[in-house]
Amino acid sequence: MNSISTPAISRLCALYQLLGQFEQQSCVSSAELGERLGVGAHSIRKDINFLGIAGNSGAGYDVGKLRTLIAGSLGLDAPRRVCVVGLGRLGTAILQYPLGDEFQLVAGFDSNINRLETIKTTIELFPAHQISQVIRSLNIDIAFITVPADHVQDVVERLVDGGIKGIVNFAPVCIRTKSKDVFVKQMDIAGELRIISAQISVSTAL
Amino acid sequence: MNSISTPAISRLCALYQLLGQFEQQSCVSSAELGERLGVGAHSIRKDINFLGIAGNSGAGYDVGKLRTLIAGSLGLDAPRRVCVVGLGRLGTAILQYPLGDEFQLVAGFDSNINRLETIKTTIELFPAHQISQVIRSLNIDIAFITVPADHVQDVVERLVDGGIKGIVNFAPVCIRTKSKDVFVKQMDIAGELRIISAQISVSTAL
DNA sequence: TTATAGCTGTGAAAAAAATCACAGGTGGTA
DNA sequence: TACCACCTGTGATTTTTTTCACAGCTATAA
Repeated sequence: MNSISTPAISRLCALYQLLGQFEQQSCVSSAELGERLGVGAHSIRKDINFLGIAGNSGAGYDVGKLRTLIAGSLGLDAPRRVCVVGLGRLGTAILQYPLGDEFQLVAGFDSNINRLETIKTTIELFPAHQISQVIRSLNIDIAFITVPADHVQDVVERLVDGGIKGIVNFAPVCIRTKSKDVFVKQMDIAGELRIISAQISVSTAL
Repeated sequence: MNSISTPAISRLCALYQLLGQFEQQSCVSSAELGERLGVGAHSIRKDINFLGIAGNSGAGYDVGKLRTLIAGSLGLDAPRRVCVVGLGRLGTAILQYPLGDEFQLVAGFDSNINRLETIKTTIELFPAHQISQVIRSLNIDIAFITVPADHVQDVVERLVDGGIKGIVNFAPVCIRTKSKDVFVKQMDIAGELRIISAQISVSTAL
């Protein structure tokens, strides 16, 4: 048996979130889950198999149990500590974004010290030069980057120095880290727009 | 020769954006492009081949020409018209986000009419019930969805009714459209956080 | 002009992922 | 209990995507 693939992890996370929308007690079939997620029922079953057996051949999956199982296997039950680097409009919007109780937003950073004073929030704010030490002292796992493109590489190095484990990057530049243990997700708004635009063009050019 | 694959389109879009950071006149090799993008040089060359021949066997690719070629093939030169549905914190942040001149942000929607009046922007704002007709009359191609989860499906139907071609969804629910010609990209902040969190857990559990 | 170093274009091979088919359980019902 | 409808688990298959290897072309310099 091979180790779990990245797309499978993504689907299981989506599944986890979907299961939260169901009644706790009910049972649900792979067919229904697949339809809701827009993937084949086969994939659902195969993905769940990576976690070990959990289904009920007669009646489908127990919603509560499956959700717990996914959470356990994927480490979703241990709440992660998160921060935001760059408190412009997008950064402050994320700072206020309701992340639920799975994630704790514990710090915000900006290089502009005046800005730190004008933002109204209960979350602790720090100047950018303290990134490394705060990441370490507050035990932060994941960072959002919402700084201008030309500051990104600098920020990344400080985050990695502080021992960050994951980065969600909203800036329109690719991130490269020395350390291979840092997981990076690109979330470039203009970039995604471009991809969709290209898909539209290519599909209509047939 | 097969038609171009979705991952190839994504990489080409990233490449297009990367090329914008180079000097217009210079030449660049697939090896360097690959490193900057974090993919193999092979992939770069193969992707470019989908567009027809553009390289210079001796010295690499001409930055300006390649960029123009990508833009032309992927329809990136015709600026798309874009709107934002849901003007909460995230929605207004996107409304003000600098999208460059490839995309024109031409409309914002919200179901709360009072909110429409308090937002300062030069972009035209409309109540949510006008979505379909405005999409059609303003010729909007792509929509951002930044409404609460329980309003998403409703919004999607109106967008599709209006003839939308692409959707970028920030809400934490999967979108399903009847029409298969609508391209959807999920950009769920909490969801991506969860995926990264899972990757961290799985990698450390080895 | 000729040699050379470096780069691209591309068919082939390998790897990864999605899809399928079906055997084998399980709950419900009479 | 016995039957039936329904659902899962999973090895096999197909499709997709990535990676590789190398022939052939181009610029540069002597």
